Amino acid sequence: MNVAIANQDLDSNNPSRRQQEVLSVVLELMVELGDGFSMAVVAKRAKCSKETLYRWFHDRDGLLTATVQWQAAKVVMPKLSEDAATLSSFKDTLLQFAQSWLSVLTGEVSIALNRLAVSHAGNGNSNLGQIVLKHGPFAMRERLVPTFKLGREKGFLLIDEDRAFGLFFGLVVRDIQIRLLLGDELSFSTVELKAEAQSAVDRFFELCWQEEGYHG
Amino acid sequence: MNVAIANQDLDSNNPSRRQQEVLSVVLELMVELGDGFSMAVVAKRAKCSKETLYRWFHDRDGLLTATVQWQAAKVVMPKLSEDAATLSSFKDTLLQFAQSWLSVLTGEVSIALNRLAVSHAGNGNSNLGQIVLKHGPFAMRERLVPTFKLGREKGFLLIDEDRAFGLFFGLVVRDIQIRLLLGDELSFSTVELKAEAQSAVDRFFELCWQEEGYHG
DNA sequence: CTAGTACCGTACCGTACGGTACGCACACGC
DNA sequence: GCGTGTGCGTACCGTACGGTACGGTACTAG
Repeated sequence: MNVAIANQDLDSNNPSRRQQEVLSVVLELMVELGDGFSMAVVAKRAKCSKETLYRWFHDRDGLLTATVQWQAAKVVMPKLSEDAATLSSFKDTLLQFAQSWLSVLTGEVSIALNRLAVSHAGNGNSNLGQIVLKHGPFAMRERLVPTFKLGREKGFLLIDEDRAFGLFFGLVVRDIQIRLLLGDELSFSTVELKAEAQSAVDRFFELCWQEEGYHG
Repeated sequence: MNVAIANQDLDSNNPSRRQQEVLSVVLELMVELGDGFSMAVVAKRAKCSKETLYRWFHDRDGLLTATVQWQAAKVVMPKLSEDAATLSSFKDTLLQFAQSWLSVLTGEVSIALNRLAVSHAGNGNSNLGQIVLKHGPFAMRERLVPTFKLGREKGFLLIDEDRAFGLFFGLVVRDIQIRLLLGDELSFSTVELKAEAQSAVDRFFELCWQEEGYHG
């Protein structure tokens, strides 16, 4: 009604309300059927026409890409305290991180998205793999590295940031993600999840952190 | 020519010479194209007829399953020394393990297989996921647990075997596998790979191993 | 009012692919 | 020789699905 509804046919990163409804339907279908759904069932379940789908998203791959991007953008990374300069604040920050990470990873949406991305990375005819990579592990790294850097400057952290990230990732994720992706039934209560995170963080600190910075 | 060539149409786990040729072609195609190849191109490249494929493997899923099983069975796990009762022999055993594991994981065949298994685990219409799970992480666990058990009985290992496995897995694999599956370009020289394995093992021992068993 | 637009529903088209059928060649046992 | 069986090559069938076209409806602008 106002200035401009300006309905873009495909303004890649600004899906309209209606378009988001479609995307969430696609997400549902991904969770249910993996890659095995047709444009027709998307249209039917989203109560729109195939023609609209093609106008908005150009082709099937465009629809999948839009869905993955939209969802990936929704994942909120925990905010890390800027002043994390004491041992306990570092621990707290990393614990928050580990917890939220685990809870995302074990969610069915994440599993579905990663499966899709992995299989498309194999077919080569799509860059879903790159997108998930960017919004998953790489985004994680980008968020964590500053914390590690700070820790290193303060003399707490004993190894370089990159290695620290790899180590942290391994300690937190272990074989959980690959097992879930391969279809292992595996579920965590909130409590177990927190315990997992806690244990990972403890081990991380045990391995490469010293209580006192080496120059105060 | 002798007792019985006994050509089984589909003796699931005993592919004939010729059948293995077909399976290796399928493996090639998986590496090249992921899941995106047709029965026709398999037949063409293997120089056999589609009809033969269907007689031998019943349907496409049967062909894929046979291929995955055949390949999975070929993966040789490192033998662990039965008498690994000293610190250095434990270290050595685990190092062998870590190295061979990493080299398998980073191989293109393993990547292709895991991608396929992951995507089929999402579609639900196949148990490739279970097969890979069984021959991958689970087989690994089965091979390692006895070693850990021994270590615990001797008083070296401080945590239970299951946790030890998860920890070891995380330390060795980190984010390497998921990144490869998602299509990240990533390669290791033999030297780097050994260094990775060494560092993982060192950390593992640092975390949950004590030099002297607590009862000799 | 008319023109334009966005959308739904559905019919339609082309093609790729899973699976089958048929013809032919070669090998074996009798 | 002849039947039988195995396998190659290819033609064929049915269908599912990606993508397009078109008619109809509602809403907006002028």
